[in-house]
Amino acid sequence: MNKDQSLPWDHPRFKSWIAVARACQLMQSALARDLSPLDIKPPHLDILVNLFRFEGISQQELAHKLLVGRSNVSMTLPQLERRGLIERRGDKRDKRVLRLFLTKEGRRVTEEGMRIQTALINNILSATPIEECLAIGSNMERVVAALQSEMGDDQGDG
Amino acid sequence: MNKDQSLPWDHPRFKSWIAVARACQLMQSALARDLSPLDIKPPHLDILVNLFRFEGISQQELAHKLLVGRSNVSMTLPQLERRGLIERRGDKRDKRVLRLFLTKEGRRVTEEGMRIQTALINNILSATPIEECLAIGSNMERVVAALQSEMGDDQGDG
DNA sequence: TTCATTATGTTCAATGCTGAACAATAAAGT
DNA sequence: ACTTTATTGTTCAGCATTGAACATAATGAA
Repeated sequence: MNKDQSLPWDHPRFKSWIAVARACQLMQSALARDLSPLDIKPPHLDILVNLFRFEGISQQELAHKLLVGRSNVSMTLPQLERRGLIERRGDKRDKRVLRLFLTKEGRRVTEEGMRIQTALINNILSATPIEECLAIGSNMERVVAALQSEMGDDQGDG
Repeated sequence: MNKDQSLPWDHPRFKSWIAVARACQLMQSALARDLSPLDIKPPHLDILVNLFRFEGISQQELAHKLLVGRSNVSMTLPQLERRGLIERRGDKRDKRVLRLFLTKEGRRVTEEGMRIQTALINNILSATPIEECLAIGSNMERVVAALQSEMGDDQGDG
């Protein structure tokens, strides 16, 4: 007789979540592999995609969207800038903030990277029907919201 | 007119997967926070739980289960060993392998850590019905299998 | 104005993870 | 037996991420 009656890995939510975490881990590795021809890594693509969607975003806002610290963004961006993929322009109204833009080359790399990522996701999730994907997505969005409100949304930091 | 017709973030599988990734990221942070009273981090708990389930496992096998490199395990274990949570005993048959065991204290910390993690997961996923969790879990297990077979399962490494 | 508080971005030490090179041991081929 | 190949764990340099301390700029209060 177990004193706990049921061990965590027999618990449905626990077990499912472990699978989610492992899937993410592996997906990240696979993406890194598929992205290597572009000579960028998943975190770089994450940044580029957000600049693509939200042109002129600030570093702060970017860090918030990526769920990483400002220092992370602050140290990663110069790499992309040196490679000519992004530009940082100071905001005229507020001299503290730097607004971020993709260069032409950056846009090209971003589009190619998104193509690669989409292909990978489609491939790996091909056995999961669209409706199920949508259900998973909306559940995960709820999870994100729950975690953000639970952790003090104010700080965006990981 | 977009030349792509649909941008990735309007693509259902893409969008859903991004939510999955963000949820994992946040869950990891939340777990780290909840685990801090025990003075261990999520990767440590991951190790401890696997030793709990698979007593006498080798470092190689542990790395494979965790989807991390052998060097990672090799550098993390001594920390847990110094804290008296685990023991490493050389295998008599094969002098290369070290077999891993929880100490009494390690078992206590593991049980408490699992309680904390289960509570967090239950809390965050409380709005997601069990059947949906199970569906997500089985889909994610399929994803893990697909990625492992796609990447050459032989190396287990991240 | 002047002083305190807040917000943005940067720097740095510490930590974690990886991949490659390595030493020791085992297994397989000759 | 001897040699080669494979496996296990370790070490190390490189890179990513964090959190704290910091400098600069904006905001608000006195």
